[in-house]
Amino acid sequence: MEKIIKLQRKIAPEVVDITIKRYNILRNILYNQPIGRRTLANNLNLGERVIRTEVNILKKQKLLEVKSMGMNITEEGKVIIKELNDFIHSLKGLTGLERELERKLHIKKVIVVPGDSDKEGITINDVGKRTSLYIKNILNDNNIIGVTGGSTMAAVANEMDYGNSKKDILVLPARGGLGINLKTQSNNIAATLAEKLGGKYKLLHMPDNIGKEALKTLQLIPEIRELLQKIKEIDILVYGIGRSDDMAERRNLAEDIIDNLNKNGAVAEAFGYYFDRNGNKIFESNTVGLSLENFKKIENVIGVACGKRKAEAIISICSLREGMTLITDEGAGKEIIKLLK
Amino acid sequence: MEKIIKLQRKIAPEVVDITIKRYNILRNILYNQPIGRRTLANNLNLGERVIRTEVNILKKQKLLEVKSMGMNITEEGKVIIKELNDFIHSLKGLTGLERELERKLHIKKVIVVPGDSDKEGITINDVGKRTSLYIKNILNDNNIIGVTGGSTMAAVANEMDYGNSKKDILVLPARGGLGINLKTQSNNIAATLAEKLGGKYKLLHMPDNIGKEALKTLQLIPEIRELLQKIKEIDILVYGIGRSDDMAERRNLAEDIIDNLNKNGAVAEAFGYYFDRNGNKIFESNTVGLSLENFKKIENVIGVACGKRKAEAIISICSLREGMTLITDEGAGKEIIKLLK
DNA sequence: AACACACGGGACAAAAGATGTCCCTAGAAT
DNA sequence: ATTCTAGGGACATCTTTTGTCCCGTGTGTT
Repeated sequence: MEKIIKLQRKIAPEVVDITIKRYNILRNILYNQPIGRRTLANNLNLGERVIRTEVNILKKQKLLEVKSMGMNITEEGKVIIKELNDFIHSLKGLTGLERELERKLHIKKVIVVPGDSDKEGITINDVGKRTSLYIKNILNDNNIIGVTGGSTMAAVANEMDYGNSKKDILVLPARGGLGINLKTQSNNIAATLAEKLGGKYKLLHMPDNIGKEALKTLQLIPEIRELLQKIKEIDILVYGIGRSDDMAERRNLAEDIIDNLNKNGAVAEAFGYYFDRNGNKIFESNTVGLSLENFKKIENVIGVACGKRKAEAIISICSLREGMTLITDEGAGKEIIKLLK
Repeated sequence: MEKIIKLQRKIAPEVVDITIKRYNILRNILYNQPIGRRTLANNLNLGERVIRTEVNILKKQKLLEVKSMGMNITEEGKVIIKELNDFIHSLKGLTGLERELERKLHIKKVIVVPGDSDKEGITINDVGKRTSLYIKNILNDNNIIGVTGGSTMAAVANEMDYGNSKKDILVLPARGGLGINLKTQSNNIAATLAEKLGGKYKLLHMPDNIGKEALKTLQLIPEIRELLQKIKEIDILVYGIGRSDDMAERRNLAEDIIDNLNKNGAVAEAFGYYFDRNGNKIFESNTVGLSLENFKKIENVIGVACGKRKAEAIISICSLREGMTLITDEGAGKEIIKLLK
């Protein structure tokens, strides 16, 4: 495969652009179907007329259908899109990018999905899909999976397929709940994931920004104590990586705390901790669950983050431990390389 | 490989044309270098300006160099052309064509080389090259190779590489000499081939259109008798397939014989015999060497012919025996399919 | 040494193709 | 019934591709 792509690149370099453009169009239609020309043109930042000529070609190839309601991908088109995944991956040279990131970030494994979530919203779905596949691959009987919240993690749960051959899976939220959006809360994600994997789950009902005293009281409740104990036994941790400024805002942190974060150069957030560029802990949310020491001992640690904006945060988090896996997108991946040059 | 090509064809059908066009340009330059724009444009039946844009792209890709003397393929370009061979083969779906021809012609093996010798002169070189490779592959120690004359067979000898691991190879002209052009005489071809394969050769000096009496006298000469005996022991026969009208003209056959050929529907010629469409013998040259009965007993029989015009002749010859191998070009191959529909 | 010749590159008009823009009618949703 | 958004048609505009001619130059020949 790599050889053919090398050949194609040499003798007909335009091919790469054409193929990627069409792939993006197809994929975008698939995720939003039925969709009209103009909406699609907006999504992809292409002219309406451009879309039209491309769509005509793809229609002729029977990869999509045009109805009065909008455009739909045909069954054949779906198959082609699926088969194109690997091809696009190679075409964009993402395998090389992955190896380079592994070297520069000093971590075990990096998976890069084509696209940039900041530019095209659907990329986050691909990242979720890829992560869910990866989880399934490393899963074993009796594993305890820890998950965090966030929109990326929600995509992971969303994209997970039903069914799984492994037994007695337990999914836990790694830290106390946060945020307003129900869909992106770790409790919700844990439940969805457990359901799809045919396993069990437990919930951790714990508000953000709780006082220290109240925290201690809560920890005395038997169910919570038990859950906190289980969290220490997590085998596979899947967590979203966030920008510290985004998270501070979303969590409505107090002015003085935000000032403190800024003063100390915080760039990243993960499972309730804030870190500077070099992975030094700057601040910790007042909530319970997975501790930093705990994090460093978990066998399988999978960080998920996508979008160019997250590059710096990813660099920070990856310096926390060597054995981790990073699943990200092309936009973030390329930006990381740029920053580390 | 086939899968990637299928994908490419679906999502970006233009790619096939672009790639083939560039490949043809590269190959044509390689065979004729140094060559100028205008000559090249003529060779390929493309506009001068088209060549120019394509050449610019290929120049940018460092596949060719432009000097005041004309254009040259770079070392990298040569490598790419070589690697492209298989790719183009698949791209044009020639593997499928080969299998189809095997079925329709009822013969053991068909090899189809891209291009049409009638349109592009260089294709005959590719056919020669491919045939020479095939010969090398099936060659064994102590083999006796029989060859005929003709421009296609000359290309085979020309394109054969030097060096060969097999011992005691003997190359013989299969039939008495013919024609005026020294380069395309079977004697010459046998000698060239033997030299390149590190083997020995014998020559058969025998004029065309000799009287029957004179023929008998000649056969009594010891060297000739010995050679005729050896011809019966040929292990591998490589022979050109011709159109009966072409050959009649080239051999300057008498009017009445030509009339006879026409009357009986002769279409093909091979090793001095003329056949109608169904492979029935119509006429036999007055010369010595390989007989038709002999031909049917030889283990490896390789017919070589290229160009759309030869399609009917090929069909005729292929009906002579089942176990033969045909090496031809795309032009002839596609025409054969058309005729047999 | 002088010549004719074929080379690449520049220039430019003509043709073809891609793109932006707007309007229209049909069908879905409300 | 109405409103909204869909695809398709039409057309001007811009870009790219293509055909054509010329020019200076280096090459091979005489």
